[in-house]
Amino acid sequence: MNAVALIDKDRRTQAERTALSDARMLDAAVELICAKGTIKTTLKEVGVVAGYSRGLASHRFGTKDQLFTFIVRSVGELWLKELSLAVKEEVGVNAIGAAIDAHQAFITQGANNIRAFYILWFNSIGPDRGLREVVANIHLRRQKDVESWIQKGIANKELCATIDYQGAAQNFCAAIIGIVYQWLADPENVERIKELHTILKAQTTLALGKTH
Amino acid sequence: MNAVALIDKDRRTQAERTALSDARMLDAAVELICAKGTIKTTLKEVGVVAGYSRGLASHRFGTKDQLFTFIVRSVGELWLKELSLAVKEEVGVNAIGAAIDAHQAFITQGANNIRAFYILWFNSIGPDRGLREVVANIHLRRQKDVESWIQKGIANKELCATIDYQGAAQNFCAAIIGIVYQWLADPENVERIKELHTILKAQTTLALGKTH
DNA sequence: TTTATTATTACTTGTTGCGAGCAAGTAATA
DNA sequence: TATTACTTGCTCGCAACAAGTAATAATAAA
Repeated sequence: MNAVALIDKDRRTQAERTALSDARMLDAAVELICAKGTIKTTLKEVGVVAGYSRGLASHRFGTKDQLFTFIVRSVGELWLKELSLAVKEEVGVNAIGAAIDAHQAFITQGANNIRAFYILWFNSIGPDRGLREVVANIHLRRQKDVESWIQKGIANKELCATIDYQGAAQNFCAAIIGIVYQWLADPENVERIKELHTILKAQTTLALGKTH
Repeated sequence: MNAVALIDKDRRTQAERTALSDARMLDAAVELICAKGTIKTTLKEVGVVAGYSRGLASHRFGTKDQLFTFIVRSVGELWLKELSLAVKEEVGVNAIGAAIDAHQAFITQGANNIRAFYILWFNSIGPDRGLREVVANIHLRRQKDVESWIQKGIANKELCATIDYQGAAQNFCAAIIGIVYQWLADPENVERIKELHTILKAQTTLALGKTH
């Protein structure tokens, strides 16, 4: 049973109660982060906006950092699902192309949770926070995915075996982050974001140099 | 007279006093940001570590945000000077190549102020903070610089006139940000950072497609 | 030119309000 | 009645500001 279906019930299991409050607080936190940023977002307000007491977010998540970690994990999992759905069984350049298309769709659809996700992503940079590790982990998983697409493309004879697949994957992931930065810095300019994705696709195709 | 020369004096002008305390607090803030991150860095500690009272940083800068703005401005100006020194009169692909080399040198030399600068840069993302505007402004100046290098390369007949110089500049700046992200996420891996710069140089050269 | 006097600027200390984080409570479900 | 979900009460630390003290500067009398 999903969170929406729980709203109308007047009696819920304990598991349902936490699932509902988690979902509501996640929503509230996402809205607050998009509206006021991570610094001005308070645990107190997250609880209250979600319809609970001032103390619940503190009690549930412990610290602000852990709340943010929860958000990044939740949205991160969502994204990875969408991604594998989009890429399916593709390999090599086609997989990367599909991933770029999915990423573009994902960020231009403009849902606040994606925005909050990337705001937290960038804010995690620096020595503070356990959030850093979670983000680093997602970033690494992305990179490994890209590496495996390239490797499978090589196995397929579609791509040249001499390719530095690790370097190419790192470069690709760096470029994605750069594009996301541009998007967050200037969210209105949707056309440019699309264009940057297109350029990246062309560059990656060129760099991987299909053998046929 | 520079800040270092002021340290031994037992009588300073008011201007010299503020210059010295500014410099000392900037140093302290940079160290603290690199050591503990922006969140755990307190105005109180910045003042004390700099050798003043707990209240001076608050009094001088007003808010944490304005202290951070001061740091980004200071280091940002430094970087722009280094950059114009490195690029000199170059145009087109050569200018971009020189800028990439300078950037690589700048970040791999590992000074804490650059690190703090980029930590603040990424932390500025999101709706909060006046810092956001300062960073956006520096980012834009970078982009305009790159655009003008390309345009001069076109005027020179070195580059093809049909190039989308704005798109190319945005793509380039996005890529730089992506590389910086990788650096901050994994600062130890200096070789990879160098490699990413090299790849970017090659890709940009390719994308701009010299006419001769 | 020196030195006393006042004005200005740099810095410090006192204080308030607010949020994080924790402990001890109440209310819901099992 | 036992367990789990949630709330309320509380403490501590920091940001932010106000009101203080200490340094330099400007003026003027000697």
